[in-house]
Amino acid sequence: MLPPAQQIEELRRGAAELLTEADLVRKLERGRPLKVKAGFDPTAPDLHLGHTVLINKMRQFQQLGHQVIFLIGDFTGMIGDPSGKNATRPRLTPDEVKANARTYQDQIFKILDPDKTVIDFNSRWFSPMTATGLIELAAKYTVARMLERDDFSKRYKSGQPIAVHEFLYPLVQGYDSVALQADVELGGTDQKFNLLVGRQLQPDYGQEPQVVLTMPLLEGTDGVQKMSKSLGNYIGIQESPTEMFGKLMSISDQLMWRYLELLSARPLSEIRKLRGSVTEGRNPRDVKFELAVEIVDRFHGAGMGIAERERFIARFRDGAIPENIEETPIYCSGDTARLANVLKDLGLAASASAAYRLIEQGAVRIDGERVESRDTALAAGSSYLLQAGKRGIARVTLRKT
RNA sequence: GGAGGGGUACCCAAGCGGCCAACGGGGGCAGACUGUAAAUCUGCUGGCUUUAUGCCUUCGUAGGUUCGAAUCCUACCCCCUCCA
Repeated sequence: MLPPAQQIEELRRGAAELLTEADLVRKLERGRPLKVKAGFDPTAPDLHLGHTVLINKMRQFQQLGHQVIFLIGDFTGMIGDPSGKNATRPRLTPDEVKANARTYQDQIFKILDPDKTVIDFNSRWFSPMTATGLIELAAKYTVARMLERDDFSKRYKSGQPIAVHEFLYPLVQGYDSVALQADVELGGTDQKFNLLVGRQLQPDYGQEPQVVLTMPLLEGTDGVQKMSKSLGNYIGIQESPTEMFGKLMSISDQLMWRYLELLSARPLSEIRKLRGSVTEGRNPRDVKFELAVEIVDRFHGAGMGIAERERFIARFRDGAIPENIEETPIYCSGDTARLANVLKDLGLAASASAAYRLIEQGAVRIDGERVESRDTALAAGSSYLLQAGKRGIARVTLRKT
């Protein structure tokens, strides 16, 4: 194992807060592998790059020789997240949880080492827990301390309701650390309070308090709000290489640096060099290429990134039409079909009305020629290359039924 | 248990008998400019068709009044605040 000071230098990278560094040093000095825990929601098996910020950090711990526990909060999921808007979450059956866990594995093992990763479920210790146990747990924490949590205190002061069971959420999560005897817990900055509850709970159960390491929440492709599926500003790690590359290229230059810091495996010194080169006049787009290549390689295999970059350059810089577009047959009853309807059938427009709007806005091209008239019709028996907007593209053949 | 406030399109939010497919903002989409970036400017933003001073569906749900309702009445559902 590396000396503690070196380990800490790596572990601090990109981290928002480390509580406390002195504790971590003490734990590392013992020279034994640490138990590092991070909790995940059982309902969201579709991971995006935002999630990987945390998983990258877990991998770092692994590479330094520590034991990583990927904890699926299947029990916690039943309580519902306090910040959540609607309390009525669908309750998952054990089978669904199992299926989700498998999906998780497929995804996280693109980053984590399967041989060094333990996957656990917090229902393992909570399902057998009795009401007595739960009350004992609840007795370890005071209302006043609960109210220190930012969103609780805000809601309390402004007269918004707080359901009693919401207080249980941090306690349950904190108890996970007790059950696992965690040395370190990782989480997003939004989890800070919950992580600290674990730290405070452990001594009550005769354990040394865990170290808390929080990671910033990654902004989504809009650069403002945190990446989330519901906001539609995410890049899913299961998306196609082309999609992933395109989305990464469309982030702002400013955001690119953030992504490099939190998502790239490059050393910080190299990122600093890249920044310097842009200051000296290098096109930031080229740096973005490097980021996109790296990320696509990670999730789709070495070499895929470069291939995507070539495709991207050909398509968008040189304005070429990709060759590998599948020919889609569209059937029409008469000798012609209205362009708007064809666009709708191809999925290039949400509805015929939307298609008309696109045409009127000059967003539609047939074989490269901009369409001027909304009444344009396509002849049966012919093939066309249709483009709608920047991304929509399709090759069609009209067939008479 | 009592009193009051509110549910409008993806989100926020006007409207409070006809001029409402519904102001405005956000978001989204498109065009121009570019590096498929950002910023900026412009347009669009329920659906259908024979693109029209056209038709259909939409303002929590179900009924009712009216020539005509998101707007008035009744019942119901949901959310919030205050008092107990």
